[in-house]
Amino acid sequence: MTLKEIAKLANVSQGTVDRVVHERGRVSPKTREKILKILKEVNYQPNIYARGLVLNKSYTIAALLPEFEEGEYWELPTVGVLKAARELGHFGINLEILAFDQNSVSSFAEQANQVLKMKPDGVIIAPVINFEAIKLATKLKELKIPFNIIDSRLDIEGALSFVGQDAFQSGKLAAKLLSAEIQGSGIISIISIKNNENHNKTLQKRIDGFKSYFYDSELLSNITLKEHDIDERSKDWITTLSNACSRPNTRGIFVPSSKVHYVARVLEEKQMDIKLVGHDLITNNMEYVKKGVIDYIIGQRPEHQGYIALDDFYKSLIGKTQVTGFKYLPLDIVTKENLMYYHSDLLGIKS
Amino acid sequence: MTLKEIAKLANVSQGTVDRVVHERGRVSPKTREKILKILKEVNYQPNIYARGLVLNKSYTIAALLPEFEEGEYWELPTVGVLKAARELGHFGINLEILAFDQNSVSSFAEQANQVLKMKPDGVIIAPVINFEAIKLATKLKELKIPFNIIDSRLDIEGALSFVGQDAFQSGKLAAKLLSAEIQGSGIISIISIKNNENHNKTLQKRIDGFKSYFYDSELLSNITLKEHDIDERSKDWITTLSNACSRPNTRGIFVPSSKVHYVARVLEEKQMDIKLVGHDLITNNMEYVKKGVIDYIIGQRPEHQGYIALDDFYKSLIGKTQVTGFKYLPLDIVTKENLMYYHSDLLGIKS
DNA sequence: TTGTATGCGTTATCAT
DNA sequence: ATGATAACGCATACAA
Repeated sequence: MTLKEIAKLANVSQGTVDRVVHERGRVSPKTREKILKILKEVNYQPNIYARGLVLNKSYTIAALLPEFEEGEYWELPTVGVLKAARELGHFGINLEILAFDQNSVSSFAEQANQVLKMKPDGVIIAPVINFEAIKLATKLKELKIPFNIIDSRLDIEGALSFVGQDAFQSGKLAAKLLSAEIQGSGIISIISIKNNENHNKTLQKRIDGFKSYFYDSELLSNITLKEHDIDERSKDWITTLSNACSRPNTRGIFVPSSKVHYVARVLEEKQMDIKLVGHDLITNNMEYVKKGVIDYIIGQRPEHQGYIALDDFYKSLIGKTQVTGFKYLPLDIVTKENLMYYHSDLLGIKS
Repeated sequence: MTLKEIAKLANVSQGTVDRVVHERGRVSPKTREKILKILKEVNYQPNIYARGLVLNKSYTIAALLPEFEEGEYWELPTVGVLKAARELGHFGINLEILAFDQNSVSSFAEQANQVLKMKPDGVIIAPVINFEAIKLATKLKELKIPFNIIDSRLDIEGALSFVGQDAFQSGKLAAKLLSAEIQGSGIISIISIKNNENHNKTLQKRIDGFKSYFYDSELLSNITLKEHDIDERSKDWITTLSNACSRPNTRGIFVPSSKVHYVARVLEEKQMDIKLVGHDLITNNMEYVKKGVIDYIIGQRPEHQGYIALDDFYKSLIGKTQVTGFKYLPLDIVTKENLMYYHSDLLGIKS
């Protein structure tokens, strides 16, 4: 049903109906009521094509994402936003990616400044550098530029949406799987591999979740947890890693990040029969899952995160629908037997 | 860049450019080349709003789906197509659901006839009644009405797309999980619960996949597989089921369908410590996963299947993009620790 | 072979 | 307070 038809039904002009639809006043209460009634009766839905045509607005969304090498974790969310950008470009959503160096606070700050300078209609923030992200978000709030947060939470109110993971729960899930694999007893090593000084909240939450699984149960009597922190920047880190893996009686290893493939390589080379659980379905990890060296990978759909982040702006700016705040994506359990379909799913993303 | 602007660049009229864009001929080769060149240079993308407005076409898609009670499996794909219909209605995609009785061949045939009568622009088929589905698909091919297949494969060429699961692989995955849970030894029961005479291909493939996991490995020496077929229509089937569960030394049970909650109830009532793996995240099953009675549910994203099935018609009919043939959705492993996020994911679907 | 004109449904502006 | 009308970009029928 079109405005014109409704106007005829109400014996008024199209303009009047339009004023009622958009609540712009300047309509007598009587006719307003009459039109409102008809609108409800016929369940008027504006034609989005006509609306899109006449408004012909286009919006620029800035995405502040970490730089990455091919095959690294942050490639995945980036692929997701790019895919969304390709689809939504037709609808007037334009994407501008600003990449920063994860290990450089100043790099983030610099790109954040760029963001402010370009006065975008929305901003997607990967809050890898927590404190700086909060500063940016605060400024955006002042400027009334909507923003949303991707990957990990940020302690700030007022974001359009958050799309990410429940890191604590994913650690807990890892613990459950590893514990079943080692049949509930033995030594488990938690190996964190880092290459900078930043405090990584996600990593820590995963470890907390992992431990909590054992503390909450009576399993701990048969399980010993050991923690290893390894710095990729030290020259003999591979040896340190190797030693950590070779600790006697180690039955299982948990790596709270995508760097689990480094551990897998050690296990494979040394042919050690240790159960291994890690995070994120990056290419390197997939290879080791396929071979059975990594027993389980926990995924959090990073491409979908990227996709949804941009799609939320589309929904909010163009669709004018209410976008709901928190979106924790499912924690996918990926193993040799179902890897193939997660792999091909990445290509489709939305679907 | 608009047609008008391009026309100006080429010193021709809008109509001429349009004829080139749509390859409708009646343009001299010379001007054609000139325009083609410009089109490529500026990477002309038609404004979808304007196009949608002027074409103002709407398409009706018929979906032939099984009837269901609340909480049953087929509710989920139905929810998915309905969700898609709500979103795509704005773009001119209308959905007509025709529900048939899964246990009645004539009911399917009758609804299939309805489908043919209404001459839809596309058909979504749930090939639960295999032979009849093939008959329908054949007729649709003759009539050149595009169709796609949802849930399980159909042995016929020419579908727009197939969206479903790899049933064999999902059985295999179930075997891997169950085998880890029972630590590689003991008796495993495979319990099929049916309520009709139809040969259920999906069930059989899952069972085949399940067995293959053991046959392919050396595990079988420590594992004994027992199969139980239970008919829900027999008056004492609950007793039969109960007996099947109570078989001595049973360490694990596999149910190749969504009816795993029946088994869970027995295990809970009798407080039996048997590991349990089944399929499909229907409400009843979720409850038992939460309680830890069902250890793993393997999901196949039925809502997404429904969503994608309709979305494929949108892409093909309106977006005029090529829709790719086979889509096996990921086999999700759902357990107590990650259930919550799969649950909430159902609400979003697309995202 | 080419150009022109009309209309799709909505928004927004300008008269009345 | 209300009505009339132009414009958005495209497809198409018709005129030249």
